[in-house]
Amino acid sequence: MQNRNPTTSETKQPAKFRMTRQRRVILEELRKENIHPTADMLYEMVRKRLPHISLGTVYRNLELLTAMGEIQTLEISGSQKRYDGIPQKHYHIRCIYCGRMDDAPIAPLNSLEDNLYGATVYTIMGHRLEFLGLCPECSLNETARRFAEQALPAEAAL
Amino acid sequence: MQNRNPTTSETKQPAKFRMTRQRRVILEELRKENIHPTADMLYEMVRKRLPHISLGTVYRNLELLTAMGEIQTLEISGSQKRYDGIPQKHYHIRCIYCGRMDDAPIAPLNSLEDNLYGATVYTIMGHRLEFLGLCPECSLNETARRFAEQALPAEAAL
DNA sequence: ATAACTGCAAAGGCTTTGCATGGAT
DNA sequence: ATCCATGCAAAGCCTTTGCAGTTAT
Repeated sequence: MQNRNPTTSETKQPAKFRMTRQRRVILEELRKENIHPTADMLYEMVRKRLPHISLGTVYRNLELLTAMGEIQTLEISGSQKRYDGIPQKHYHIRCIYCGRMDDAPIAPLNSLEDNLYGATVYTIMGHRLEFLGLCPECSLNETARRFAEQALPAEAAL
Repeated sequence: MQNRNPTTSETKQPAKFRMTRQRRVILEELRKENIHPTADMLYEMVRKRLPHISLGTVYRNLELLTAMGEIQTLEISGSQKRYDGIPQKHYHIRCIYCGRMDDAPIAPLNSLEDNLYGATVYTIMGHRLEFLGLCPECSLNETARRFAEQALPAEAAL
């Protein structure tokens, strides 16, 4: 009878956590717009409401909220982690020039894993899929387009 | 002695690369077995043949070889980058417990991006797909299985 | 001579952690 | 009183970079 199934549960007794003001504001800001911010972006957002919060607190709460299943930590590509206020599985699109991330407007393709059935020695338990391209703004930027053209042959390979 | 004196100085000479011993050994070790090592793993491998090589040289060559299109830098999940001696597009499978990575035995699914046509404001130019699971060794490890069970609901979401 | 390259070490960017304080039960 | 959470700063980890010396052309 462990709390081993972290879906979006509202069951708030299993672990002892306190919904502190910091934690609540972090969650609210993360869910306000789905911009998938980095920790420091979120820190700046939260700081407008809680000027004395520390970056360490932001990181600690992001880790805790992830463990609670309230949010997702996206460790996909690039150097910085991004955080997603929506805990349900979904794919993302990322602009390879400015880093903007949006949710991909398609449902998870669970059948993708069928392609590996019997073909691998691994026990497959999930997958990640991320689409890459240019966001609307960067699509209009000549420099960004040139960058993408030469970056993607290498970048797009997985 | 290639002196063309006049007019537009568009001297955009492609950089000259020297296949130094360090660079060659790095490439050889990376391609010897397709283990997708991290920089420090590769450093240790290379050090057995070139004991005085520096980690900085390994990083610099990995970056250069990537720019040359000889290898791939995988910025997928987790904290450390991994390097792939095969420059062609292909997917990967990763063990979420020990980090082992293998090539996925399926061809790139280019039609995946069709799902987004007309549904996004982005200019889609590529995608990444990574399968997650347990490698054969970790599949036999009870601790690893417990870890995967509780990690993947959060981890597998994208 | 020139430009590419290396080893070394320092610096950098992002994240985690130790510690003393503060707040809730 | 206890336990969790916070702010602050230091430490940690991985990667990049500055510099002076080295090597190939």
